[in-house]
Amino acid sequence: MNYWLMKSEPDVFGIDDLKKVGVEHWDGVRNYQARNMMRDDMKKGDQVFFYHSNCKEPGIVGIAEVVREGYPDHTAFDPESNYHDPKSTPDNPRWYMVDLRYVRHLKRTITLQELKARPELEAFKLVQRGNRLSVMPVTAQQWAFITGLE
DNA sequence: GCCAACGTTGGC
DNA sequence: GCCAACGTTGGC
Repeated sequence: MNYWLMKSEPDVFGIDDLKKVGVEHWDGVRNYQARNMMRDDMKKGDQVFFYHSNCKEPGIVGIAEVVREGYPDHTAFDPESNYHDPKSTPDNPRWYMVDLRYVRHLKRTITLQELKARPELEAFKLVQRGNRLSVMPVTAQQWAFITGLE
């Protein structure tokens, strides 16, 4: 089993929204590296840290689980969608997404500030300079360490 | 709201 | 294939 971290803006779709709906497709990712991970590497049962970005207290707020592996992101086909990409077609889809199921909230938010301060997490992609990826891998060690901070 | 970092686009 | 211009991300 693999571990991941996915970013979302709580004003748009936060952990409480995921809890409410239970399962949601992770649409709108328009970055090739993130796309490749969702299309090729994320497997059913993989565990995902849910991260709140672009907000007052950025940090990890909960855990989700992959329930459906990579499939075409249909919002790219929809001219009405903010995520519309005319270069992506049903015959030749450019963008992919996965489905996530809500697992639980963390007992507290583990803030970016705190993660950055931990020498054990120096190699963690999230805390490295200029990282803008919205989907990134987490090692088993990092997962265990971070959940241990809860 | 600022701005550093970085991905993408497109002219050449 | 280079690289300047531009757009976006996201912490602060």
